Amino acid sequence: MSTPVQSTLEPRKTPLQARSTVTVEAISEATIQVLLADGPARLTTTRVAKRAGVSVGTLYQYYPNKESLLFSVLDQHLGNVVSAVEQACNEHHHDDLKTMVEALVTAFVDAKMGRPDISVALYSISAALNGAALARQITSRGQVALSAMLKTAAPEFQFEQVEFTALMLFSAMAGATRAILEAGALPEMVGKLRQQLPLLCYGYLVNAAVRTPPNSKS
Amino acid sequence: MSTPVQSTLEPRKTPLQARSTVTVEAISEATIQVLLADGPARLTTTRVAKRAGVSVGTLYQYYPNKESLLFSVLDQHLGNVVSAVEQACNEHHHDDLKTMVEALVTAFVDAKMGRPDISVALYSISAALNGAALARQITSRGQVALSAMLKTAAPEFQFEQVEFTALMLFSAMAGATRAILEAGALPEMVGKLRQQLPLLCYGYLVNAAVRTPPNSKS
Amino acid sequence: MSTPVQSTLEPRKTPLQARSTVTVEAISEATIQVLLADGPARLTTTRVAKRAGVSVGTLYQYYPNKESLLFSVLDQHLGNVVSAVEQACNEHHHDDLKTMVEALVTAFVDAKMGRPDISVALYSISAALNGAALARQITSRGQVALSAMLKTAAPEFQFEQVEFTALMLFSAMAGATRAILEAGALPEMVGKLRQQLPLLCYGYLVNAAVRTPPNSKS
Amino acid sequence: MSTPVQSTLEPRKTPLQARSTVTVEAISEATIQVLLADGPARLTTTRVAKRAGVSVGTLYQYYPNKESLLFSVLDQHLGNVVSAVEQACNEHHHDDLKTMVEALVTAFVDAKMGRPDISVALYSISAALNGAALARQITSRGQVALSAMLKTAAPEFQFEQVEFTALMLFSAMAGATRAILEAGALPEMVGKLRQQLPLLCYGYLVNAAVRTPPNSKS
DNA sequence: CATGAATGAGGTTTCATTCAT
DNA sequence: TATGAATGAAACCTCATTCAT
Repeated sequence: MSTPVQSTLEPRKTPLQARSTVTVEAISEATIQVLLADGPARLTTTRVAKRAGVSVGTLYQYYPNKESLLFSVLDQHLGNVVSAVEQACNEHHHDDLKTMVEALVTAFVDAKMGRPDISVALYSISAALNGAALARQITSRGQVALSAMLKTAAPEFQFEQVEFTALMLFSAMAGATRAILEAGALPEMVGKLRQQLPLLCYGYLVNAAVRTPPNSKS
Repeated sequence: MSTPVQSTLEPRKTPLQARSTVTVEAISEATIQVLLADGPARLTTTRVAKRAGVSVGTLYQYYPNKESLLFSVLDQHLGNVVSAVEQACNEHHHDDLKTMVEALVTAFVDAKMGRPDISVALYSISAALNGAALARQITSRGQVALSAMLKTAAPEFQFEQVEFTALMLFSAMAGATRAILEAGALPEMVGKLRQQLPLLCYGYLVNAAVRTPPNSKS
Repeated sequence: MSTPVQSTLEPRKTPLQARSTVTVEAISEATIQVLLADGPARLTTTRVAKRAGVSVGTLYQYYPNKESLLFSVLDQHLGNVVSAVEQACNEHHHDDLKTMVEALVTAFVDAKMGRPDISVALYSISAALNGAALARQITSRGQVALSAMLKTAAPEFQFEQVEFTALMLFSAMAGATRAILEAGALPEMVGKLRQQLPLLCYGYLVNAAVRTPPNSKS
Repeated sequence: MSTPVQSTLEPRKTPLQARSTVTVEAISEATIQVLLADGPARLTTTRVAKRAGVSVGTLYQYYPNKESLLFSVLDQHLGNVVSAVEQACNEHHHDDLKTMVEALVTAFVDAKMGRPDISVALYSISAALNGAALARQITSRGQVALSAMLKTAAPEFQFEQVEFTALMLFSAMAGATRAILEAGALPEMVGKLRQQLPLLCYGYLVNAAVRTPPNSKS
């Protein structure tokens, strides 16, 4: 998905064979399971391996160390999320602002809520990993895609500093979503989130848009 | 500040003598220092004690375990932040919506940016602590104070579900602020944040307000 | 041997491979060695591991904690002793009372004196372990076996409360043996013990037997 | 009471003043309490001091170290017991064997059962203290007193090796009593003990007595 | 390739003991 | 004399990682 920051964090071998893929997948999923069941403090490589139904040794065949395992899991998830955002943005260039916002929110929330358990579990990982680095990277991708889309909005919705506006939008959206996720991601709450998030985004953009003095008389 | 969740997390003894107070303060500060200097993975009780200029034993006289130390530090900081928010909210009941938002944002950002290093450092703690519990607690306080204030806003700014609106507002604000903090809290960025956050909040509220049919006469 | 009382005390993994068995055996023996050489206060898991020629980690692969290690060693020894007693009892049902006593004493003393060093070493363990629980369990087994045997003795050697009589017998025997062991288990003393213990036991039983009024007039 | 083995174990100062005596008494009693309430593993000097209502510092004014505290408590108790036995023996020289035994048992059981909680608590201490040393010492005093008494018994109750006989008697009695104590010292059990112990002792002595060919005319 | 026993550095925590107040 | 905060050695235990099988 997204580019790893350090080379040590890269998975040791790219699984080419079918069996390997299954194994890697199992380990990845087991990581989430353990995280959710036992918490970040109890997340040990041995436990993950056991839950995945393989031996520790096998785990270390695919990941050079624990950090890389965590990184990989986090990267995959965040990568999915931004990819969804990127796609939504790309598909709505030159669209109506409201439509843009609608698409953005839907893509983001769908991606995050597809497996809310994963999303929640990963919050606890990113800290240990100085996830900030990765988060910044991801955020940056979102920012770029968003900016690009916003630049194609109607002339009365242009911004002095699109990049910053995009960052605000993306991080505010992430913040609100996180709160709902950490509160348990109850369907009712998620529903409200889907309904309110566009209001938040749209409201902000309208307010932040450069007041082009509707001067242009001619 | 806020009430600890578990009894095991409560400080072991309340420092009554002057000497003790100093010691506890030093330990608390040292925790932040170590966190910033060495990262969460290197945050060991021994290291904290050393940095605080006391022995490990002393640390354990005041905190029953490492978790309680982290909890205490986190609790103190988050407590400060919500307290600031609460005060701002209480002081602006019945005010103009724009003023309310302005006050809210200023209080929040001021509190968070007073010691940006601390704010950043603590993000990494809360994960290890299943800080979600504490975070929810804190968020909840913010939500209550915000709701109370919003209820006193002008009639055209009333909301179908104030509580949820408050939660959205608070968590969006927190999300945006977090992004800036994790990006390094550069003064320039912080400036922009202070300027844009009100737009975000105000824009959302205006949009989320119940469309009171403008007194449909006729 | 006998059933552990608490699950925490149970060994962590049953050694299946040959290597493991050797390791576990070595740890068990090392525990005794350290106990004898350094005393109970110096009995640390690190020291035991070192003496066993393995790393601490290995020790903890087989015992979840220090207590379980001690428990296991104690259990094994006491189990051996009662087993010997049980066998002796079972083999002498319906025998002459004197023979019964002789067999009982021999079995018990043989078992205890087989490795007097171990016996002595373990006295100091049982206290730390609230060995009372285990001791009661063991004593109980002895009591049962003894009672069963005594019930098959000649009619003039029947008892009002066999169970209690058995307990007295067993614990008196244990007490006398312990005194000799703690005095150094000098061969001379042990010899005397073997000679006097039957007198103690037989004398008691004869005295405690229900005085069947030799009514049988003629 | 009895003479301490090592000089370091002696109480630091002999309490002459009333206040001190009270303090020392309180500490002594607190030791038992803590032992019973929290077990030997939780017996810390701080805890004992707190329970006694004094500060740790004060405890260390009366005992140079923890060991000496434990020693003192144990010594006092065991001293009481042997003293009772000694007195009983001294008072029954030249008496009937049955009376001797009766007196011995009564004195011993009374002393042990006066505060069964203490008796039980102390079993766990003696191990930590290499109580064997003290136990031997105490046993030895009992042995001496007992031997002396037995020598004054009727001619048909003389023994080849009184000392050993006395040791057997004393330790068997101690063993049986211990079993009852560790089983909870239920009044019913204690009653049976008082009734059966004389049978045990008397039976043994009768059996162990030198069979003086009762004729040896001329 | 897979296994899982072994490793051991290092983290957390306790507690006997001291000493300034 | 009493206090109790401070000390720090040392104990227990974990867990990422390796490597012989």
